[in-house]
Amino acid sequence: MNQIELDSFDWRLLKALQTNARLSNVALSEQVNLSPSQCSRRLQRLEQHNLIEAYFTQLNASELGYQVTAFVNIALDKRQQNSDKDFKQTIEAIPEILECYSISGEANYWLKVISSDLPSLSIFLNESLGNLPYIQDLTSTIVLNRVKYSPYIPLPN
Amino acid sequence: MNQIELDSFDWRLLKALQTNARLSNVALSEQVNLSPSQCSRRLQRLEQHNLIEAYFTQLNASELGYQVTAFVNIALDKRQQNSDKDFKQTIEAIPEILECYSISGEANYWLKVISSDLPSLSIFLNESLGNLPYIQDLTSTIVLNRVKYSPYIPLPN
DNA sequence: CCTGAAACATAATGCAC
DNA sequence: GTGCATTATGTTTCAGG
Repeated sequence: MNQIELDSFDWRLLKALQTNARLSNVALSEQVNLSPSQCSRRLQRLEQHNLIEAYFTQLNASELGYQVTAFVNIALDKRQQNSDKDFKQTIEAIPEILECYSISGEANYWLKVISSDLPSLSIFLNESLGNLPYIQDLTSTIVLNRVKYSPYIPLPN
Repeated sequence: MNQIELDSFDWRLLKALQTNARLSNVALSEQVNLSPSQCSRRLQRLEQHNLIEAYFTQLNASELGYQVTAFVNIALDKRQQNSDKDFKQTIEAIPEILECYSISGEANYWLKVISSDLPSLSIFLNESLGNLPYIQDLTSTIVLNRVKYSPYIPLPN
């Protein structure tokens, strides 16, 4: 898409920012061995070239009352026209659905949802999702434990 | 766990930071209607109470050469001792595995992995993962399209 | 618990190289 | 394309309500 030449300084900047999005240019300059002003400029360049999609804060979900994570597989009824479009709009509007992907295989969509507890999850699955008219099949899996969460793209040196 | 009273200002701070982790205290103060100095203090308090787990930068994976995302379900061979521990160490060490959860149901673990392209994914699944001795079963699903990605915890007002 | 001002730190940019 | 110097912004402490 956008062709941009990245050098070792850029990789180091991206790496440092992946692990802490709030690093100042001074802090970055120490990690990448470049002057703060250059860090600032290069960062602007990386943002302009769309290599950085977002800076976001990961909150402690369980401290904030969301104790349960579940994965949901959904198959839509393809006979219904516009079901995909309606489905996507519905997905967007439900904040408990954090992620949604269309996938290969029998199910059409995979969702990551959070809920306060199991009873709430049950209600959510049955009412918010289960009642949608164009859903043919819905299966859910409860997350028992988070083993790894490091959404950091591997980068060269 | 940690009991901390959060008021409307705290919720607004967290909300603002979720969507942009790099907001300055001045910018935050405008969004939440509080002085910059108070934003700074409250933010420190929220961090100290562990409500904020990380500030991270989401990079454009496909621009950086990772065009393929896949989900992998893995069942471990329970007869092998210590297989869980070995497995977790292996998972941690492989950067292409971004997330891993232990889950209910037939499979033991669910993984999100990224790869440059389908041939690389195939090699990765067969060699890096498939060859582990304690794996009993491994199935993968290719992500066709990202419909929603907004890992923002729903918060009160 | 808050604001506002002062002292300090950092960011952005023009310029020389 | 980089570092340095300057000016503009931002951060944080502290006095005072």
